[in-house]
Amino acid sequence: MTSRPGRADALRSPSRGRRERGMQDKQRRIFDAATSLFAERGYDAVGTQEIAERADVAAGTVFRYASSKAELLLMVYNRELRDAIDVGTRAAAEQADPIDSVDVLVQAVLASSARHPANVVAYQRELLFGPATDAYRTAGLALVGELEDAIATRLIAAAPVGVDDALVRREADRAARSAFAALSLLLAGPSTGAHQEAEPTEELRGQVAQIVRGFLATVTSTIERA
Amino acid sequence: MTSRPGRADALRSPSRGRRERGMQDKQRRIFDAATSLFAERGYDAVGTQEIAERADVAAGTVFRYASSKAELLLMVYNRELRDAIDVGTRAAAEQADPIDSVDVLVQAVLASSARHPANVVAYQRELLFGPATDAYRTAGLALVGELEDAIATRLIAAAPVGVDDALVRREADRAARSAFAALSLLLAGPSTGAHQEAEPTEELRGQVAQIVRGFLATVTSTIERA
DNA sequence: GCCCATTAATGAGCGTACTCATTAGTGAGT
DNA sequence: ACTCACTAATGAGTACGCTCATTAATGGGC
Repeated sequence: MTSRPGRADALRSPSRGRRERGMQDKQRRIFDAATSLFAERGYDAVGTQEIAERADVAAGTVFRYASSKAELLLMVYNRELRDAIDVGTRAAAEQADPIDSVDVLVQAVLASSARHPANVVAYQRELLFGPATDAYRTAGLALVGELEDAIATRLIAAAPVGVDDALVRREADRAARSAFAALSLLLAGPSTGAHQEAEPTEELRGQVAQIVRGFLATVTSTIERA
Repeated sequence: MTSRPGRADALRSPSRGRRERGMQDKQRRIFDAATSLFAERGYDAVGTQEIAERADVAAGTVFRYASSKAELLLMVYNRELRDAIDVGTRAAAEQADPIDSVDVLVQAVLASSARHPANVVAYQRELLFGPATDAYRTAGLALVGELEDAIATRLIAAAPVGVDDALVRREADRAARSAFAALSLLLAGPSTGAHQEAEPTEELRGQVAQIVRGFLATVTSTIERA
């Protein structure tokens, strides 16, 4: 417990050389193995043993780089979400109408589920319901926070002038959370009722339109009272 | 495959007597065992073996009455959701304002998570992400459909006259799904970002208020165009 | 070049949800 | 009362994610 100067501290020196490189390499191999296997056969059908074999490490080693199989999934798909948010944010900036703006943003994320729907459903599940301490889950939630911030930013830009900033911010954050919630349940797939929307894109746009109008109505109504 | 009259058909006669009664009894014992154990120690900490023991059946028998441990949870908590919806629907009918009406409805469901939050989180997870073929999950989704219908009904009642009924219905259903989505993510717990709302009740009301206003704004705007 | 504290890696073992071949029980037909 | 087709029940077995005591590798101090 007491920190005396010694060998342990020396290990934290700038060049840890071969050791660190070896670990980075294993990390990459495990990431690649998980990525390719999930893509080829789907999350459920892939075993951690298999991932270990393809990464050329022992079965137990996998769990030194990801605390669970679910964390492997989060590790892999966080990257997809990152890309989708970046693409969506850029596209959103080009839309003048706030409904269009928020819509293109969330549609970018929805579109990212096209390639491997089942994996994205599992990703959603683990992101929303995984253990609170998991590292990659935390990173994924940070991305969700970014997405919500991006949505809120677009909404704030569309709010009329002369409204209390704090109120606008609070309501924008709220609307952003609603929008993400709507997106989430759509990504979840055959979730609510016997709907199973034939066209989730349309449904999402419809929900976004309502939420944005609700935000505008809420912040606008306070002008009249002031 | 070919259906010839024979002994098998006779088994479907009205009084199957002792056999059927024995099964109903086991069903009840398993339900009670699962209910009490989940309440006492939480879903994660309870083993299916334990449930079998308390129900006084063999380990494998449990899986003849519920196809998985998750189905046991859905079986148990579907009843809670049923009650919450009933209570909420009655309370909603007494509210004149549509925001209040939808709010009390969803708050009733939110409140049902007070006793065993972790179990309700797990219930949400299985409800949204469980296997599509599971019987109790299907029943739970039907309850969600009921909840959404109840919300939509309140919204339709609040819509101005003179708007196309089909449009109102469609937008009401949409708003109901958004409201359920918001509720879901709130029930999911520490989900989105580093928020962890101190007061989920307030947050839910805020989101509902926006969604309802968005619905009203959407259906109202079409009057002007007509 | 050797020592050895420290940490990475290993893989056999474990716990638990779930399966399935076997056994027991039921009740309609005679 | 006996038969026997059928299904409910059983519990040892299986699959798989994950653990952890043990072993291997690393690199700073001397």
